[in-house]
Amino acid sequence: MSPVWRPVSAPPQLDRFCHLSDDAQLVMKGIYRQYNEQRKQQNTQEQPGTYYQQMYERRFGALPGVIFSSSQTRQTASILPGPSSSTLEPGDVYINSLSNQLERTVCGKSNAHSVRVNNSGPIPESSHSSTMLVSESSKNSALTDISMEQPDAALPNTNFEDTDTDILFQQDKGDSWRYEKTTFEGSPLLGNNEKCHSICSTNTLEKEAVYASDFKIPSDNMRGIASPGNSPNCTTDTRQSRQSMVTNTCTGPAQGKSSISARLKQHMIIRKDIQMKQDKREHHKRQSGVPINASEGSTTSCLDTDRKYSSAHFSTPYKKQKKIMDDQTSETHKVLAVSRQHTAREVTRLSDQDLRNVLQTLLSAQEVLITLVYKNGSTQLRDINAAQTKKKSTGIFRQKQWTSEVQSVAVCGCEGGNGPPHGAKVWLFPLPGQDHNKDSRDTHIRVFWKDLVSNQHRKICCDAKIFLIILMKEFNVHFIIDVAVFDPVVAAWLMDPDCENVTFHKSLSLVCLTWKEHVLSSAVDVLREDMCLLSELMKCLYQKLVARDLWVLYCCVEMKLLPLLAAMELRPLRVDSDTMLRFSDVLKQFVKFESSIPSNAGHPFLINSPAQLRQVLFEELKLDKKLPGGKRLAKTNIGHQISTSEAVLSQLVGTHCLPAIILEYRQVQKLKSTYVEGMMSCVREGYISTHWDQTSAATGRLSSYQPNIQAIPKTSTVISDYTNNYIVGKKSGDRVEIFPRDSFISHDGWSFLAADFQQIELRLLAHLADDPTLLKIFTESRSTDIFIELTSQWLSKPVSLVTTQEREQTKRVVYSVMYGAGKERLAEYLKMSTHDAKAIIDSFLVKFPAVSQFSRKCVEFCQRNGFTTTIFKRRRLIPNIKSPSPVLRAQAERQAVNFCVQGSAADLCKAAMIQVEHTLQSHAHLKARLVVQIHDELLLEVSDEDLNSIRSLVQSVMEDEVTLCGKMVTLKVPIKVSLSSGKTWGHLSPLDSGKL
DNA sequence: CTTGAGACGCTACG
DNA sequence: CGTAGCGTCT
Repeated sequence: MSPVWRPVSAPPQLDRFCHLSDDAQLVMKGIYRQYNEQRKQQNTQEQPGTYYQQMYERRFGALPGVIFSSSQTRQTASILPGPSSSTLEPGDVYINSLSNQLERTVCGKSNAHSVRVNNSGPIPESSHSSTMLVSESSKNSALTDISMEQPDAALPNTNFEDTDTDILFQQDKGDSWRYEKTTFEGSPLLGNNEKCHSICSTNTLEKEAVYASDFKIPSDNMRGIASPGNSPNCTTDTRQSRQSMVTNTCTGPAQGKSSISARLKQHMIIRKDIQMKQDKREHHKRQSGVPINASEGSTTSCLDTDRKYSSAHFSTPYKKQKKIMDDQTSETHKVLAVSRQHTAREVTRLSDQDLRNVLQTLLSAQEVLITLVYKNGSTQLRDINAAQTKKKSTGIFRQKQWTSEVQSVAVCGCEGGNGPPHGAKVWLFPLPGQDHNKDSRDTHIRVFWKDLVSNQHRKICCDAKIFLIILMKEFNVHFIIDVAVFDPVVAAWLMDPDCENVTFHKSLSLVCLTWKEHVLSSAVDVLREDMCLLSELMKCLYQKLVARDLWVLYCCVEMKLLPLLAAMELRPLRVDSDTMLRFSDVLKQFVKFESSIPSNAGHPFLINSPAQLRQVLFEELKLDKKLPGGKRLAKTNIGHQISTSEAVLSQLVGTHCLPAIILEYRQVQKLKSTYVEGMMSCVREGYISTHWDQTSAATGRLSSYQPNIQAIPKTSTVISDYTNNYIVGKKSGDRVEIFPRDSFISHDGWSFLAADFQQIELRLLAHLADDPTLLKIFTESRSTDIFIELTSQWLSKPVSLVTTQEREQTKRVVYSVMYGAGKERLAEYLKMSTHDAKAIIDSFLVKFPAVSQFSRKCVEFCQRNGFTTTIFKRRRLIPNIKSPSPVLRAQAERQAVNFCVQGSAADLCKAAMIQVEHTLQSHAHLKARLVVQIHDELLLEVSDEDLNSIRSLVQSVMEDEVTLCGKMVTLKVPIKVSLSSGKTWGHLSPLDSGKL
């Protein structure tokens, strides 16, 4: 079988891979069911892995050295530093219970209930042992006793009892590397430590072990803070110190290897599946002429493969069958052939003179086509995985995988706009290896890249952000901010921003180009032809963009933003580990609070489950009936059941004590899971860096993920007295405050500088609607709060009499109208009746008639053209605007209006980012760098001595409409920016813009 | 040859 | 309105 999965160059992490037999799977399925039942009934905190282990051990006896883990393949999965115990040796086994996936998996034909054999090195004794943690927690658990009372009651009636050796471990040999992708290569937390072992688990105890070790880092590590160009070794230093630390703690006493392994072997009868053996024999019989290579040891690695093909082509003669197999895997061969072909053209193999010539040619080429080649032989343009599965990749695998899998950069130069000539060669630039051999070639290549990105010739690359990151990280090339790169993917997204997951293929179909399927014989030129296609694609997209008036936006905003985003990803934020650990410590106690809740309901239930909560609140306690006035509660959107959202629960507060508790619980739970634990899993060597996605938001906004730094709470959360009672060591008077933004700290000698567009969306609404009253408020801007001003205008009250509450109310109304929210939604926000809400909206619209007029105009425009535009001519297609369904049409209308405002604001913010960075680059002596964008706020890290000059600079740039918009548009409203600075992100003190 | 994935609900941010 | 992310349930 040809290797469809990526042939990893590293030796396989697993030396065996075993499957449970069907019988054993049934047993385990029963165990899992039982677990689920108990979990529902008793609100147990037990993790599936723990429970699984108990049940397993009661079945089959203790299995020393085996770790049962519940797998939760979220990107917040914690990575353990090995099975973390000297009880494990290379060759030992742990069992992956697959969490709640087990049942499904077992029912299906897949035998994914797996036993993994790890091949880890010596394990640190000092760090916690997961095994021990698991067994300790099971000792304390009430669940153990209960399940002991009724052994096996819930187990299905399988033939398990019959024999004692029902677990049939099917040993996989040889090609266990195929499962390599189920393990993580090294840990993001611990650096690239190959000795680390990965277990995905939600087990808090396990996580702690990780965090505890992760935060033991020297605090003076400065990474990436030096100005671009002179920080090649910082990262390496940090990693080295990190690794040495790990190795130091990793020197636990190595136990005799044989002990555990031998016991395991005794315990698990590794037996071949008789049925499968027969299958194999039959198979070989059918393949007349092929001798049965039935050495008992080589059992199963290709067995399933064979079976598949034998069943699929049962009646086919062997020779023909072989051919079919070849056809089926031709794609793989093809790509691998390309890969092999690549190696012939690596620039590193050229002689010095040839290399110089090649580089010179590429530098003088009018158009340079670039793509990344991955280790498995696929390229960005021809990605076998993407072509076969449209798997929605998330988290770690979304980008980290690809940047780490890049093998080389393929470059092809061509003269005019007609694509590469027929004989053009594609040159491969392999990534410099770990060993930095500083010979002249490397320097040559580095200089080449630098020259290439700084010349103004056209460079075309799909997902250019990844390419630029590679360039900066691996080739150590900086000054890429001005690179003239064109990304067809972004171009295609600009044409239809609602099109999600734009790829090379989709872009091709957008301009009606076809992706040629190549046959094996022509594989030599596949890469070149892909390059041709890339060139052609960009040309078509150029014409389309120009035709749609999007070219300026594309060139001047999106393509200038792209290198900036790449640079921002390599500017990690420093994290204060002490603060974060303190939050973690407090929230650790939160479990006790959690377990106290069911007592209020009379029986245990899962508080996180809206379904179960709904049952408790409305079917058992009947709180909806106790509401005064018989008010109707909001329903969920799809299920049309009573919602348990914050708006509903806060209405119920008076009727019972539970709603208030739930509200508190939800808040803390969110803090705990998302902002403390989630954040911690993103920390690498004391730093956090997010990923920016330019093409995910249909409105043109940026989005950030892993972590979503744009959604970190902006105010601190004070844990209330009630919860306090459940926190050990705290009394009810104590004030416990959790503020995730506080754990982001600036480097020593540096500060954060936040520049906030004030009410940017409202100002743009005023501009777009051309409402005289609104415009007047903004142009005659006094230093007072704009919302107070607005309120006073609206309510015809003097400014001094406007209360904070009224101000908030105005804000809500304004944004609700802007977002097109209905009266129901506003009523929920303001906690009033829908009738009152409607009156408020109406009075607003009467006061500012141009706003509703603008909405109408917007909708009309959309109905005529099928799309809406922003001030920068960005457009969004809204096909539903003519939908016969009133619901869909109303939604489309809201979208149209909202896109106008939100998209315009996004345009302005993107322009601001570019201009700020540009200005900072041109003042090279100023030490400052843009690190984060939160839609209408830019966060910079600024050297202390330059703070004053930079802040005035930033403010002047951001408030200068001409700089931002150029000739695109002339705004009728001034733009105001408020600045604040501080040492932590959480505590920024406002800077008065009046004095310098 | 092998994988969770998708729907839904809630809540941060803007 | 529209992002990410965490959680449950199927």
